[in-house]
Amino acid sequence: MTLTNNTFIGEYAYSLDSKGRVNIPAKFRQSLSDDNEGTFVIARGMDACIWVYPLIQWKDIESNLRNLSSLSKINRTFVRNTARYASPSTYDKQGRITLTPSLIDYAGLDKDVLIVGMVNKIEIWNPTRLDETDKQNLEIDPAAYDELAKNIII
Amino acid sequence: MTLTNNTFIGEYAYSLDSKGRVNIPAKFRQSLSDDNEGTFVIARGMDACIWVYPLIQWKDIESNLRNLSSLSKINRTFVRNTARYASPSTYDKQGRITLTPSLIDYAGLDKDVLIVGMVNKIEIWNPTRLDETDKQNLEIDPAAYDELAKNIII
DNA sequence: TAAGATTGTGGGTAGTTGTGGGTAATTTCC
DNA sequence: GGAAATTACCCACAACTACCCACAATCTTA
Repeated sequence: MTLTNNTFIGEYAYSLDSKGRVNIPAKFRQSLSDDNEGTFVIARGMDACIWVYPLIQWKDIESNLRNLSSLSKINRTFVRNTARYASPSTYDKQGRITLTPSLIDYAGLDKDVLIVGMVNKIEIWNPTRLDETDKQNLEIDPAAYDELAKNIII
Repeated sequence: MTLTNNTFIGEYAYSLDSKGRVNIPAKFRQSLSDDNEGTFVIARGMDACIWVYPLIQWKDIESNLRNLSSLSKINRTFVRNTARYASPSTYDKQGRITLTPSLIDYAGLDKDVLIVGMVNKIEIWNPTRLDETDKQNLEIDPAAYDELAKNIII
């Protein structure tokens, strides 16, 4: 059974090996459409985790970045912050992608990692950090949820 | 794996040798389309760094500059500042380009340099200067920045 | 339930990449 | 015009990466 293409849900506990490789869950790979050429783009997440985009998803972001004129300082800063930490990674015969040392450091990854499906992208977490983040988010503003409710039905 | 042609993302720490040569990351060279003939155009960046354009990208810029009327003072200044310090540089068999002393000086480059992919061009930084620039950019208008992020990153 | 296929994890190896330096060709300057 | 300085081209090597194979655990299927 396959869901929509390039759609990722669920949570998986895997390990990061000594060469900086993590497995991409088989279900996620199956969901990847062919035009991605087995390639993801890994980048800094807005939280303390790594974001993993299917290639074609990233190309969309890229073409938006391309249209920002470098005459404007805020544009330069934005493009730099976004592109700087991003890097393409094709999974190997065993289904693993290689993470960059810089991103491993940013996400504080150790041996155990948690892979989380975020619908259109994937997150890679240090499990401990995700717990902490969860706890902080319990104190989320109920008003913010009400605001969300206007935009989405579940 | 190949991303879009002439597209550069990621960050690389390299060194500038005694002859003023820096390596262009292998991934960047692979992304370069053949019509560039292995040639970049190096120029002053708007920040304290060197901008490196693929040749065909630069030709685009040139034709835009050509359309700026010299009747306007700001146009004249802009064209002059852009064209004046630009120079083509073809990478050698080892994948390095040679920087001009004037640009090395402008960017304050020392032995350690940081190469940053900026999607349609490449930046070469003194790592210390980039850190400083990052810090200054924290004072950028957060609302405007979020607005950019909201429209571009999914 | 048993056999086969798939999946996650570890490690070895050959090829690639980054870096330094040498030499010949070219340019500059007196 | 010839010496000095600069530039372009070549080779060498260490470090790293991509690719390959192996194997155990899990899931699938007959």
